[in-house]
Amino acid sequence: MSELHVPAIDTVAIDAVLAALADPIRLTLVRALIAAEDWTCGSDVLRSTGITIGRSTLSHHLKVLREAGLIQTRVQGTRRLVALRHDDLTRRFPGLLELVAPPAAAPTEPGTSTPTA
Amino acid sequence: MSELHVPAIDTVAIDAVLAALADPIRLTLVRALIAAEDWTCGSDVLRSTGITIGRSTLSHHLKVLREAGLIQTRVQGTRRLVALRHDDLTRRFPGLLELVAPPAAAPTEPGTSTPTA
DNA sequence: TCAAATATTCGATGCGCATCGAACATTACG
DNA sequence: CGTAATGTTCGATGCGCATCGAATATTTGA
Repeated sequence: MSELHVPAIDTVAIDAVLAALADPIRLTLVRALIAAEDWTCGSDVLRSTGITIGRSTLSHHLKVLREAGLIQTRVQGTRRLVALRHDDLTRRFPGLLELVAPPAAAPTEPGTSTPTA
Repeated sequence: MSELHVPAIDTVAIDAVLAALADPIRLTLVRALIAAEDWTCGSDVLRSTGITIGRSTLSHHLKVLREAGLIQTRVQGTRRLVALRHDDLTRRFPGLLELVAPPAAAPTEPGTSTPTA
């Protein structure tokens, strides 16, 4: 079991983070990971969003997010477990995760509307 | 004198804001406007950044920023004065401006590292 | 009314990026 | 060792977007 390389959080620029979050699919993935709050299988977090894309495309987006410093990846058997770098991001960019967090983040109210533009 | 139309701040989605800030030139313009803190001539704020692009390109970027809810424009004679929607943005997206603010914006502490990639 | 200054709009162009499918890699399990 | 499962890499493709130049407003001032 090993960890895929990620940039040190101090070397991560907000410019790269914003560029990574510009893509709607990557933004959705990050939001799902914020909600997950723990290691998750990459393809599972994709399925949880309802988005349907090819495996290679998902792999590409996860790579972009990893190299942008947003997520980390752990190899477990034939699977890849991904997780948001929650602590690192909160320390380096306070307020960032709250900013991109799901707009209707009401855990006790699943029926709320999601005014995502 | 008139004001160009801007979207109501409540209708602005963070998704659109992030997409607008993904472009390096637009990000630079926003940072210059944060530093300006007041109405500024569009071409002046461009010159202050040192970026050299055509007039039409600048006009395009300002339009994107305006429609994304980040700036507002006032017509004064043959000029266009632009300003960041500072209060609106702070109210709707707390922490956003601090996040994208110039990395080395420490007036009293010039010794901090500037990890701009 | 004409000319100058400033900015927008329009059409075209080129590049970057998201996407896909196929081939390859890695690990688990029989 | 061979097969299945998962994921990455590679090459190609298509679209969106940033960019530019020319043409077009709009306002000012002589």
